Amino acid sequence: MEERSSTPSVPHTPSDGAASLQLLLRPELFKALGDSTRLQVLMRLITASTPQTVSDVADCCGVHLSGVSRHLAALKAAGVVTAQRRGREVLYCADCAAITQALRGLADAIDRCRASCCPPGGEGETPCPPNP
Amino acid sequence: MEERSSTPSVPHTPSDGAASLQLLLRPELFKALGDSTRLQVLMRLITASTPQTVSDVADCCGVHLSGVSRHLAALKAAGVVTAQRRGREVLYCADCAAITQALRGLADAIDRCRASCCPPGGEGETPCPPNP
DNA sequence: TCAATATTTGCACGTTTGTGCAAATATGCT
DNA sequence: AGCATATTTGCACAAACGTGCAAATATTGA
Repeated sequence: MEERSSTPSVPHTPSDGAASLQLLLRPELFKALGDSTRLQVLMRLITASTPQTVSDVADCCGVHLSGVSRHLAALKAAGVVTAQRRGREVLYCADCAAITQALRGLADAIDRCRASCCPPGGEGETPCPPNP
Repeated sequence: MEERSSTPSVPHTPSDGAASLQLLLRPELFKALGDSTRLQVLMRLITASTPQTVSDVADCCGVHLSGVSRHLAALKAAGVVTAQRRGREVLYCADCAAITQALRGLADAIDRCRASCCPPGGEGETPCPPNP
């Protein structure tokens, strides 16, 4: 078995592929991104070059201000958005680094898990057929 | 109401960075991954070195067989799982390549979008504070 | 054709979730 | 303090979702 010492996206890498994947495969992040309005909100924050207030975000999507506030809170709880109060408004920003890191970290974990679960010296076996 | 005329917070003309991100930021994939049972099912398929029947998967998670069948159908509809009938059983496999490609593609799109939205020659501006 | 095994689907039920409205809270300004 | 602006929160409600059970469908074997 080979030890992986290349540069993965996740800083700390447990040796067991399945165990580390288990830690990353949590529904919270996906739940947060699994709503179209919330994705619209996130899209706005990603494309904006400056922090956005709740009212700013509410202008772009056709939902009530209170709903946007809840969506932003959900995104913040999921760790994909940061918030900072400035005066009476709250500035929200997309934490793009956290998002991309989570996505790539998960992809890397799947690759590692696959490498450790399935023997790399692939015998002629074809476990999975291509998409129909 | 302040009118920010100098630097529009969000570009109304979506450069291809934002446009391609828009195409990838769809809730379907995240909806499929946003349930703990479904992630458990997917985890089983990823870690398994051979295709799994519905009954196989149902053994690992404490959910009724019919529920597992529905979850597998949802994962298949989301494009993260493939299915193939063999006799009277149906073999399910995780489409790891599709999953990792989707995750990395999304991360790349976010990076591209960020690079095109925010000027790379960053002025001293700090749009987003670090996490609290 | 009939029986056995494997999976899917129709139905009902309880829970979660997204939403709007109104009230409450937070902050700044005069 | 009082008022205006910005955001959050309690409440109610409809829609979506996950689940189990039972019936239906698919496929193989006798």
